[in-house]
Amino acid sequence: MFRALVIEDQTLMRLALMNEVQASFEDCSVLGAETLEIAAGELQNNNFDLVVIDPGLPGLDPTSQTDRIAVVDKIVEASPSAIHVVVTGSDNSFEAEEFRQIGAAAYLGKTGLPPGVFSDVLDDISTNGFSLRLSRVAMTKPDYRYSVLTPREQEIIDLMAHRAPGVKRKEIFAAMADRFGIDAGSAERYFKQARAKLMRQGHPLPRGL
Amino acid sequence: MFRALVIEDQTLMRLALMNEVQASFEDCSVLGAETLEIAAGELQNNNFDLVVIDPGLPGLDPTSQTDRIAVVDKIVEASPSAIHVVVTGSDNSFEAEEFRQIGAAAYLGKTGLPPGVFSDVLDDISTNGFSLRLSRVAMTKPDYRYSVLTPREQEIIDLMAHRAPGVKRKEIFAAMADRFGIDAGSAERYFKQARAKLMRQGHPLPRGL
DNA sequence: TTTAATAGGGATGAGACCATCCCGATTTTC
DNA sequence: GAAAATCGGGATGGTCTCATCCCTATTAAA
Repeated sequence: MFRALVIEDQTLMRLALMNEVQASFEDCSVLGAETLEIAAGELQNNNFDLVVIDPGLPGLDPTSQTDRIAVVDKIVEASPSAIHVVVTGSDNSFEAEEFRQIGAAAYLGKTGLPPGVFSDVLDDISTNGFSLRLSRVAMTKPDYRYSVLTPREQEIIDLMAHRAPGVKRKEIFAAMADRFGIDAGSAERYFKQARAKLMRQGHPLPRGL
Repeated sequence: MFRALVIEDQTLMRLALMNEVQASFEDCSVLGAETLEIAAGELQNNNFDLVVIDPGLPGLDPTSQTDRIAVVDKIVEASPSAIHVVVTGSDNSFEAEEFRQIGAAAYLGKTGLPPGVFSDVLDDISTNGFSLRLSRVAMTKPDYRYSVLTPREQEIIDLMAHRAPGVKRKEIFAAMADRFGIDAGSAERYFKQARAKLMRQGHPLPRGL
């Protein structure tokens, strides 16, 4: 059974990262640590398969590159058999190389890091030995979330709202079907259901319906 | 129907904040913007009731206090009727006062900002006119997340794992019952079910079972 | 003008989760 | 020793989501 540890001080981000890890493994337990002290204690008592680290932790000088390296180095030494993934808000390719040299298997910038990347990152690691994803601004349209929609409905509304011009709806339904292993007709049915809900309740619809 | 906008460049954090807002309102639509440009476009075309802003956006100098103020000021002026909540990773009480003076209704530090705070923040705003929550390190034990558990099971395992010494399980069940409006016996049943699942599958249990 | 795509639904079974009720056995606490 | 707490479940009904099947108009593309 897969065991992971996420070290990140911002609670919402830590929980999000834990969810990302969970989504990548069938059966796993994920621990979350807010501080280095908590993480160190758990690293002593457990063997982890994966450790996710944000080196910008409280109590450290955020501008000190030495501190950032020292944090990751300490974690890597405390869990030599684990895969180490560094996640940071202030990423650059120079630091990525530094972390790679001390044993990190991935370096991810937080900006533009979307849900679902973790499995891709793990694929990168197993094929190339390292995964690098620097922050980049990728979004041109906003995200829309409606509390009245079920998760499935929300997902296909997301996909349809970000549809590139000229792409047919049928193609989106097919992509959805492929992604989630369902029928394209079902995806279409969800979309119709979702749009009807929003219209009934007077919600403003995203451009491109 | 309640309308909100979340401006935050880190995707996972933006989605988490959008979820927080959704959880605070029965029926709402929440838009997420990665950049100021997207946000500005939406502010022109919509009237929002709530705008959540992280002033540390890409393209700006993160060390420039002038930039941070200017960002929030611009958003506030573009949506004068909305409630404005500032969320930042690098928070301090001086900056909080600055934002308060230009019209922000809340100033929240990301570290230690737990799920479920938004309704408390909104309560603060409606009673005191302003809500201030600076970052603080609050955790002494790690979080545990198990993919085999249902949400309800996970929640009560969380509560039980963070139980203070000397507190009886019955009290936790009562707290859970109070928080979610269910029976204390049901909470106990969930706990038993959850623990049995973890034991069957050989998961390492948190201290305090 | 024929074909493909889109709009706008009804109905249904399977499965998951929620919440509750019940039971007996063991351990801890007063 | 008696009372309270804890352990370890079985069984059930209700609700929601998922995924699929079906149907008829209307609109756009070839």
